[in-house]
Amino acid sequence: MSCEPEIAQAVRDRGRRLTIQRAKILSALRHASDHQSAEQILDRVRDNDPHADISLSTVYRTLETSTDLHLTSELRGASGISVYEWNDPGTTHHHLECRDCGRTEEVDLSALQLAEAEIRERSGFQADIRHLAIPGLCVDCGPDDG
Amino acid sequence: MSCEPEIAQAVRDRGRRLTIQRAKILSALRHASDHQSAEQILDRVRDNDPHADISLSTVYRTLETSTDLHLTSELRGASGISVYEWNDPGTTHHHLECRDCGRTEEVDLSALQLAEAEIRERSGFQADIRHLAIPGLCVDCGPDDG
DNA sequence: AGTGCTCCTGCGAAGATTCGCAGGAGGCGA
DNA sequence: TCGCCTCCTGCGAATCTTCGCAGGAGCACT
Repeated sequence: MSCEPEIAQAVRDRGRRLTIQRAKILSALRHASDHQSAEQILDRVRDNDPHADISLSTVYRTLETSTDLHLTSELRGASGISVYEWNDPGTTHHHLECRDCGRTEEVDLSALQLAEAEIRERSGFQADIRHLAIPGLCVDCGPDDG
Repeated sequence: MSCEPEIAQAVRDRGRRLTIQRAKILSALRHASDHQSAEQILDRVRDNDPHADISLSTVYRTLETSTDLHLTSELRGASGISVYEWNDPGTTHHHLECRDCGRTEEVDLSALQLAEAEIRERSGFQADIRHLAIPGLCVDCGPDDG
């Protein structure tokens, strides 16, 4: 697929090695329409290439690395299992997770840009607010509705 | 200790039962000076009362329940293990976690109150931004310094 | 293209957290 | 105070994630 050079570039630009495993794992996540668990990602890799023999450890390690590199994001929902998604560069969005029904929706939030500035001013900490999981109640589960 | 009636009240007010185990677990966390892992909390319970025979499952379940009830908060740091802390009612603070050295510091952030309003206006989602873990780089690990 | 230094991988085990079940106890109503 | 309903607990197993080690492979340099 045409985006694989992009992935390769992104990994190498950040001083990491591009291995077959990383390419396949990141490509699988890149082409997923929504967030995926480690196991789902491994299934996708195997669907794409039945010869691929990648261990689950490697999936976890790749996702940890690529999250450090801001290529992907990890979200740990209330379900207790972590899900991962591809970061489209330049875009930021946050996840609203309903603690009642468990569904998530996405929003862009300009107010959080202010928070970054406020944090830096106040304590010098260089916050990275690109991807937060925010708990709450969705419209359907809110108090006005039941 | 004098705050145990408070804890009892808080649990019962929310329609849950006050068991010996919950009282001891929440009291241990209430009196800890900083966040504690499930295992550390169990150790504290045993220190306070050597006769206490509480299982780790119960610690996890109690913390899950009390987090739902907003009595406590759960933070899952980069270390991969969850830590918990007591919520002082009426106060909100957020955690800045340095992805380099792993240390955390706490801040109050007025900008995040704006975010709650922005979210509700935009999507009707009733966000609950009282306790966020925000990644980034602390002053010591920032680019100006290293 | 060959070489070597590291980083990466696969495997298995360990660690952390959740789940299912059967028995026990809290709290409401009588 | 007594009884009952239900929620809660302890145990062990299952599940999810991380770790340690030995061998393999990417990439810079020649």
